[in-house]
Amino acid sequence: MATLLPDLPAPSSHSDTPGEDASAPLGSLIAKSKPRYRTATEFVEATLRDGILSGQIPGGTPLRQEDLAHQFGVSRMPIREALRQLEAQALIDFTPHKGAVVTTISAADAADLFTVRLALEPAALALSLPHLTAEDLLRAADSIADMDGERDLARMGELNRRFHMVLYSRADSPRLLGLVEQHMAVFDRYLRFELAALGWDHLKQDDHRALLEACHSRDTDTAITILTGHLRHADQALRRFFTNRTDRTA
Amino acid sequence: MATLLPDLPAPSSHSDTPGEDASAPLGSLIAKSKPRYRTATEFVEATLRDGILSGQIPGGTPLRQEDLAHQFGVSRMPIREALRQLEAQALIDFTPHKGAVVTTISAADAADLFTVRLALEPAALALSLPHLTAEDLLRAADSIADMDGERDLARMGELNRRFHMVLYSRADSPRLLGLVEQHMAVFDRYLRFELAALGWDHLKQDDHRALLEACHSRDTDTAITILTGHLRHADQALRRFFTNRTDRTA
DNA sequence: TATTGTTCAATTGGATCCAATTGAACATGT
DNA sequence: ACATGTTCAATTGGATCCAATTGAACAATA
Repeated sequence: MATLLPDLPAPSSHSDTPGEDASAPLGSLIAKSKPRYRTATEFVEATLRDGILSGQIPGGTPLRQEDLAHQFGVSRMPIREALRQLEAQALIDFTPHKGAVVTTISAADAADLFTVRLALEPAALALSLPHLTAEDLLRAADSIADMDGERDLARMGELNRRFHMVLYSRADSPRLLGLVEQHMAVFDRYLRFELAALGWDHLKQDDHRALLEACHSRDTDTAITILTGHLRHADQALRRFFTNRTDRTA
Repeated sequence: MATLLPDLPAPSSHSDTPGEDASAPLGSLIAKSKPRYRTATEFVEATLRDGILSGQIPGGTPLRQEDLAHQFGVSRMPIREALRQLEAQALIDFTPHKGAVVTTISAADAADLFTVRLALEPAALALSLPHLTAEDLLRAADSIADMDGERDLARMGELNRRFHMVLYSRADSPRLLGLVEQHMAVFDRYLRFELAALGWDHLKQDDHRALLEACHSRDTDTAITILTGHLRHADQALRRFFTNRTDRTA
């Protein structure tokens, strides 16, 4: 049965922005005492999604319902519901009577993803920048600082996402922010390739600091220019990396 | 049980771009002879989605699984799978143990939607325009012509979508095109309000013709300017319309 | 040999059953 | 009257069963 889930950690909550809802006095305690998932479907969906995005479940992997049911210790029903949601997120291909297969990543898809990010993120930044608060900029700076010396891939992706999302967060457009977050998460599938292409350390922290500085001085045009160049640079690095490989897919 | 589905027409295939795959000799015949949906889940999902987007199932409607199962003549299982997919498309809100409710539309959400469209569609147009063929422009012109005198709301939305999608279709970015199509479809929920605000006839055909002309002469900057103004104009008209109503939601 | 038909195990699609949760109505105590 | 338990019908979550489909191996025929 080829143990598909080596031992996936409990999926990161993906939304632990501490100090966000300080309105509830003992909210954090309750949050810890309560089980994280209220339904098996939620748990399966989050676990599989994290597994796919982190690369632990590579593209092309067939997801056999009965196998998953065994590994999760549930019946096939919550599996099926979870697979439907992953299908709607374009993380798996679902064919009637044939089953689900994890979508493959490729150089073409990476370029596609950057096309979308280049459409979404500058727009979000432009809308958000005028309304960023001092605390926002501090939190962004913290995220950058935490990235220095971080060697864990998943946490690196998380910190990078957080930095960008803080800068976008004041854009008053839930739909836009949702799309941005979703596509940044999908990009995690390419993160290890990007790190292999760009190297771990000086990755793009220069861009990050310059971007933060532009936000400080409320210079929207400069900020967008930096962000656009930032994304294009990663795009081109990834493109070069892929063209130097024989197996263009994963 | 309040018959929720007055008698929804068979969901429009949403992808009938005739002459697209003329590679297969008898492909069209086969496509007609084969049943349109290979699984009950597909049918339920498409029907409910069309019902929501067309406004026949208004926002706030609770979707009771057993009721739907009866009305569709199936068990609750395909209903549940379909609801999961609709949830992932943000067309319904799903709360554990409480059930599904159709998301409400509102002035704020309309503005949100335009924010996304303004980020996506100009980008798609810019990428696609250089690669548009003569046939593409003819098909776009046909769509415009068909819109003249069309008085059916659903078909009007369909034709409008087709016109825009043809212009975007040569953008080599499946993800971007998918997002554009999805959000144009969601906008159908606001179409009747837009028509009420702008009037049926001279709606925005001027913009359409000017946009087509700019595409003819490969003038990307002008085309984007027209498209952006086109979207902003609709946005503002809808905004005014909503602020003149007491009930801001539907 | 190449093609077509057939069988059959593996897998998914759908139906039905039972358990768990919710919320509203009601009851109880202060 | 108010707050707090308590019961119970409605509804969803999950498990198990059976039917339908697929595809691969095999058999039959020209």
